[in-house]
This record gives sequence, structure tokens and C-alpha cells, in this order.
Amino acid sequence: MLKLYNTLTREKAEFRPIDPKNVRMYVCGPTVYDYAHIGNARPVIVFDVLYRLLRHTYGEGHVTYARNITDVDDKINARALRDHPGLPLNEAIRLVTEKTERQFKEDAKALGCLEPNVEPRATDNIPQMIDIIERLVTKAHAYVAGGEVLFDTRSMSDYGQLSKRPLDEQQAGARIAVDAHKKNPGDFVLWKLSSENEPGWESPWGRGRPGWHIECSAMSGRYLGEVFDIHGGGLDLIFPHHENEIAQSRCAHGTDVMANVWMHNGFVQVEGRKMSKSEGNFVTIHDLLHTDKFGGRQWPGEILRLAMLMTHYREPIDFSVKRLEEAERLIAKWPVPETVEGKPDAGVLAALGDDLNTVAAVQELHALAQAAKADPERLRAFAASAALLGVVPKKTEIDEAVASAVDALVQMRLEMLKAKNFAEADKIRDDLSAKGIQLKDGKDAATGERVTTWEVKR
RNA sequence: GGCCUCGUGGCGGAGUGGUGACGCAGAGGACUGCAAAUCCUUGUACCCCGGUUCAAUUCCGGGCGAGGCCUCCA
Repeated sequence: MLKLYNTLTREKAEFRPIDPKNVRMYVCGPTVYDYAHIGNARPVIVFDVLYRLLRHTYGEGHVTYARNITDVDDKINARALRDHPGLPLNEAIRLVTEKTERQFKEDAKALGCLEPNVEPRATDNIPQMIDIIERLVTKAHAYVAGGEVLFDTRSMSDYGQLSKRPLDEQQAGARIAVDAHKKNPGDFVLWKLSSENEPGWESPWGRGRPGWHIECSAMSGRYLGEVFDIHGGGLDLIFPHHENEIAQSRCAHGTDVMANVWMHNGFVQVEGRKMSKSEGNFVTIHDLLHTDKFGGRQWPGEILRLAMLMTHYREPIDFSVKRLEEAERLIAKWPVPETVEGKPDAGVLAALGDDLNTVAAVQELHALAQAAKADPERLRAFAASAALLGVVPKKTEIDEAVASAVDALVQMRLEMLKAKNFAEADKIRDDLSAKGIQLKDGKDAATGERVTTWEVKR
């Protein structure tokens, strides 16, 4: 039983796929203009958990997950033209975005995310966008004016369903001046003509470039069909982006819905404040993973991931050093399974089935980890459950030579302890600790002898 | 001005019309040569003001506070 909160209806309801043999989900990915920040990381992680849960529920081969890469953007276009003037636009863009796109994929992998089934690029879908725009023009849902093709919001009787914004009551031009050529202030651009010195693609309306929203309509239609199951993204995308995607897709295809379930993750704050470049608290995933810009140290991907899952996806999350430390302490207490097989724990599944309650799932997992210490049988359920969340603790790789050297020192220390040579014994312990090796003393239950195990501090 | 979230103990975060979920941190204890690890015990809360009720953190109304969006920023 999987229940999901649907922004379209503002309620939690049981999820019923259109086709259980092929459950289809689309998530808005990043614009690869710059390195992805932790705000981008949230939907990537959250919907990865959903993807894993869907695969578990319907079977690995029965879920199609598409996450787009937006590589059409005026800043990217301009840079492509500037840096690679001789090349066709798509190729030039590819060169400009190569590095950030590759980085994004590496970031996602480091965060423990599975690769989506399709990661379409906007530049590979220009003809599909043009096709949708042509349909909209033919059906009189779009018009040409002032060098643009615009969507006519009045032509759609139920425009605004997702964001619940009545068109009349919006403050037109609250942020951006209304262009005079628009029939209505709410009309938005589908295609914009480029001037001589601006980059562009050929189209029936002349050389130009697509509006922002059209790419997702084109790519979701191409890879998932006219109507699909789940569409996800950040809360900030509800309006105008998703609203306009819905308008375009539904009007072009004549459907009642674009996707049945719309899911939105909450915002990310950093140390209690809105993240922005001007605030100076803009943190990229790459920074967290590979530099000491945040909290003076690097953070492994699984800690970032767990920290993210410790708050429900619809709630705002405050990303802080304290939170990361808590996640680290938690994961350090969990056992490292040798293999991942068997079935996930029912409690973890129930938690995730309740609108992806990862908070409860993590707590169940923690309880399972505690139980697994006493009862090794539970370790299998723990491992499978952790895998479902994508947070299986990993053994730090150490080579044989180091391991046997540590073993020898541990043995030496035990002998010194028998001789009550505490100073020398403690020195060994301290030296190892300084090198990141944690000794753990225990008692043999039968003999009462001291038994020492060790692990690499996580 | 409109629309939409949210407000629980030091922190994270459930939940319910009436017995203080849980985790982390803290405190105390056991263990230890001393620690660490482990185990046991433990404190502190429901933004404010009204209303409904035998009873409200939970329902209703009104405030206050935080955040987001209001058309080319994905």
C-alpha cells in the first residue's frame, strides 16, 4: 500500500499506477549552467527513494524514471555562441555544459542515487518542442505576436488547477513588467525569435529558442506518454513552471491530466537562512563532498543523503553542520552488512508507503540496527531496508597489510595490559586513535577475558 | 493585495480530545586500571489570545511569527 500526497488535489491518496507493468515518473532536473547546489540535491535524493520503492513494489523492470537535463538557457546559449562561434548550436552547448553535466551525474552518484532510466537533454528535443507548439497553434491555444509564440491562458478553461491561482486575482506584473503584445498578462512564451547575433534553432516561426516550460512537456511526452503517473520537483516549480507544463501538454494532447500525481519537495535552508549567493551561504554538492567549505571538513555522500532523509520531503529542511553530525553519529552506530539480500523490514516499508515518510523509516532502520546487534538474523532485514533507502553503511576499505599491522598492535596492547603496563598500552591506543582507528574493548562472555575489536572511525 | 506551506522539549521529528512516541545531544549509573564502545536510568514541549468541551497540544475563530510563489529563474 503506497499513499502519496498529491499537490493537484491537496490530499494523500492511495497510488494506483496507470499500468503496473510500467509505472512512469518524471522529475525536473537541474539546469547545467553551474554546479548543482544542495537545493538541487533534495529532489534528486527524495525521488530516488521513491524510485527504489516503486521498483521494489512493481518490480525493477516495471518502472520508468525520467529526469531531464536542462541545457537550453539564455546564459548557456550566449556562452556557447561566445566560446564556440563556428559550431552548430547543439554541439557548442554540449561543449559548454559538458563539465557541469558530468559533475551533476557524479554528485548524484555520490549521493547514492540510482541512474534514472532516461536523462533527456533539452537540446535533443527541439523538434519535439516545435511539434507541441505547432499543435497548440493549430488548436488556437497559442498565438504569434511580437516575435514570440505565446500560450493563450484564456483558451484553457481550467488553467491554474495545480497552483490554485485564479488568473484574475493575480497581481499582474508584480515582479516582471507585462509585455504589451500579450493578450493577457498570464500568457507565457513557447518560442522566442532570436535576433541576428543571438543563438537559435530553425522553426516554422523563424530562427529562435524555446520558452522555459516547453521542454518538460516535450520530454515527458516523448519518454513517458501523454499521460503518466508521477511528476515531481521542488515546491518552487509549482508556479509557473509546472502549471504551464500542464497547460501545454493537456491542451496539445487534449487530455484531462498530464500526470496523475504531482509531488513537490520543500525548500532547503542553510543554517537557518535562505540559501543564496548574495548571503554567501551558497553550497554546492561538490563543495560538501570534496572541500572543507562547510563545517571545515568534507562530508561523505551517504551522510548528506541520510541527513536529507531525516526530514520529511514536504517539510522545509534546515541544512546545518549539526544535522550532518547527527546523521554521521547515527550511521556510525549501524552495522556494516556483508551482503544485501532478503526482504526489507515491514515497518520500514510501511513508513515509506505513507507518503514517503523517510523520517519514520530511518527510525525503524535505527531500531533494526540495534536489534541486529543482539540477533544477527535481523541483519538481513536491516541490510535490505537500508538498501531501499540507499543508506547501506559501507566498510572503509583498508588493505591487508594495514589490517594485520593493526591486529599486531592490538595484540601487543593486550599483552601489555596483562603485564599492567598501562602507559605503553594507552600509548598504542592513543596512537591508533590519532590515525582514525577506534579500539573497542569488551569481555568474553564465557571466560571474562578482555576482547578487543577495532574499526575505522566513520 | 492574492495564493500556498509551516510554527511541538537544547536539536531533529511523530502523534493524539483525557495516560509526556521516538532518535540525537545532555545528566546519572553499571562496566573499566583510566577511557572509548556497550548496557541501564533520566529531565525538559506542544507560538499567543479567545471559543466549544467535564477535558484541548489536538476541534473552531482571531492574532503573531517564519518561508515560498504571483509569468521567461530552473
